[in-house]
Amino acid sequence: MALEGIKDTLKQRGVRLTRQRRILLELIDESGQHLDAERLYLLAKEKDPKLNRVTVYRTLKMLKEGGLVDELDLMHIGGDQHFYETRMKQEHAHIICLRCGKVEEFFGEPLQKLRRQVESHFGFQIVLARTEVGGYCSHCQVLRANEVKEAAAEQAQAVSGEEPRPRSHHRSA
Amino acid sequence: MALEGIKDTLKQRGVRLTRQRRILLELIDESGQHLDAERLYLLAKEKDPKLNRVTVYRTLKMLKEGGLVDELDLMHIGGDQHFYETRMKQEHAHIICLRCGKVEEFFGEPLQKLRRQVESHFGFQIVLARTEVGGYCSHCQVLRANEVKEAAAEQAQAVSGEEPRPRSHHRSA
DNA sequence: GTTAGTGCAAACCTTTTGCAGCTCT
DNA sequence: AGAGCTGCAAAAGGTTTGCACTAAC
Repeated sequence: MALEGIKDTLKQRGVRLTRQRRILLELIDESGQHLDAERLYLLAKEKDPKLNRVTVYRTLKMLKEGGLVDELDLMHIGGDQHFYETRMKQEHAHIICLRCGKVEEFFGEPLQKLRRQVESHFGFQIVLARTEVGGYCSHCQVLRANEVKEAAAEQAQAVSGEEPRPRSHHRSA
Repeated sequence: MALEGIKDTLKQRGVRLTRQRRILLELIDESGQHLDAERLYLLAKEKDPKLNRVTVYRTLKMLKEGGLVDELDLMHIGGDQHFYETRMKQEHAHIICLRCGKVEEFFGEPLQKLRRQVESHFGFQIVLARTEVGGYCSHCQVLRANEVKEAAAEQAQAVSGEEPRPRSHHRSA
């Protein structure tokens, strides 16, 4: 559990543990998911309706700059917001399905190897690293193929002067 | 040279090669750097003062969705804009110095290995992948150490009630 | 001649900032 | 007590959209 570790670190740094911060830290820690600022704000507001969106941003910024959480982009699925996760775990890549939005985590030695090679090759001092992989999960691959086929058929019909027939669209965050 | 390849691909897809697109493609291709939309816009405007910022965004979006350019975040150095590069090269990681902003590219088998492992481990169909590493380049490491030391000294002085003495700040995009 | 693409203005979304008042330690 | 933190309002930065006009094929 990363929560107590983070709280201790903050205390040591002389950062005040306010009610708002406690709420936010607990949410980030317990929700196994990757939350973005807005989502976190909405969840926090359930626990304290007065809590302001700005406080969420300020807290996230502080945690990020203090190296206590990592900021992710997740291939900009669902927009340009950022996602956050506590930094306690071992380094891992994020595997994002571009169709259903599911995010998997991948741990494996190529990541460590890459790290070591970058350090020695450039004499670089790594502070943070991020690997994101976008594509289609095993479940979505076949569905995706069908969608592409449908779209092509529609296209052909449209060109031939016919009315396109209704088609279902899919998406989820 | 990726330029001709991209132009051909666009032509095959029935995308019109307008004057604006030609300008933008040439800029993205020739500038070896990683440009963001604003920078690209400014450069393009030198060649055609009428060219609009919106056209830059629309062109980048089209190229990105068509898989012809890759979008990078470069660890959000200098803000939340995105950077672009043509997709012809071999897969590589971006190594970003958080102090001077220099971006290095790293090619190495860990990247391919990671790719293969993700594919086989999850049965995942990879569309695009991105690895970004932030830290301090060999040149900036010592400078950074000094800055941290100075900051600490200042901090100590401030606490002891003294006026902090002037200090030099550094930064570049 | 069509249809895709452009420019312009205005909207949008996410994130940051200034400042007065509140609260942790 | 008092520096640090919060809330509110407002702005900033980056990007997208609606619509009428233009240009590529």
